[in-house]
Amino acid sequence: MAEDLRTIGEMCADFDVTPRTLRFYEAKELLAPIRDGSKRLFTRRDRARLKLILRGKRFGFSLEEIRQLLELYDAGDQQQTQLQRTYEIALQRRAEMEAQREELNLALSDLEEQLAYVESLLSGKGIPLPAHAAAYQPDRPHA
Amino acid sequence: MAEDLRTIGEMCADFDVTPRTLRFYEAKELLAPIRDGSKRLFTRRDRARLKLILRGKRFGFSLEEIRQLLELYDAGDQQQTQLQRTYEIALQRRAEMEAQREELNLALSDLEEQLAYVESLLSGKGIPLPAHAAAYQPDRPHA
DNA sequence: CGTCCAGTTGACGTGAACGTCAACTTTTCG
DNA sequence: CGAAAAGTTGACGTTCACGTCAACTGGACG
Repeated sequence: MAEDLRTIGEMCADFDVTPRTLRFYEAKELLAPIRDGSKRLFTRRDRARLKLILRGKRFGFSLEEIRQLLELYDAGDQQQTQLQRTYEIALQRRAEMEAQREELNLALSDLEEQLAYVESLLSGKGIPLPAHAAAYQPDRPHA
Repeated sequence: MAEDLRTIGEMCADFDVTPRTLRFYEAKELLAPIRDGSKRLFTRRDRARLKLILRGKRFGFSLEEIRQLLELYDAGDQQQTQLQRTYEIALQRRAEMEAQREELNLALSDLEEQLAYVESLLSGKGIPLPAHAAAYQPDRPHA
């Protein structure tokens, strides 16, 4: 099992990031590659974490937020109080993500609707603004 | 229907953003409030757009990407070629968002699993690292 | 041996997305 | 009427997430 280590170059190729990015993530304590002399060697754990980092970014999380999420995956070796704290952060994050899922579905519906509209435009039949109206619904009535 | 206009202050209260942010979005042509003298007045349309802007941000889209998406909602008054271009961008965006939905579900599963693990830790029964293993799955086997 | 090549550490630069502050002009209200 | 509140336009500052460049080091190879 000695050979599940990756050089920085291999990492960059595999994940489509630059060396700078990986070093940056290490500086921010998102990754913790081991060293062979001065060379970084990325473990299986680093790879799993990088995957989560990139995923988190796609959802608009900041690196700091992602770092806190990653802590969760290292929850094994923590004190009870810190563990409790981490747990609460995770609960909150889950709530956010579930809300986000709802929104994503909404956004996709909107987009579908607009696509249909634009398709109708492109196919000649110029329907004036029916889908438009749907996109501009009354939101909240303003207290 | 003269009174479905909002001042910048009302907008800030309703959407929890700062004036600076709204002016910034206007400068970037994401919003186009009308003017009463020098005062901005935000229309129903602006409100709908702002809602989409904030939503987009939560999914990690840049303001520029969001601007392109908003164009879709104004697709009525475009030239055929530009309309085609807009349409393709939208198709691509839809694909991205669907992929994102998949990932979000994956991420939520991971998180659920970790939550269960941390709960087991907190409730005393210290299971060593079973869920951990799940988080560190072999990803891609490295070409 | 020299010379690539991949890697390293600073250090400074950059674009995005605002924050902050100054200076000024209305609006509103007791 | 006059102060406070709300708005305006610059203009500069800041934070995040890296990009870029210089200068250096340690192996690999003909």
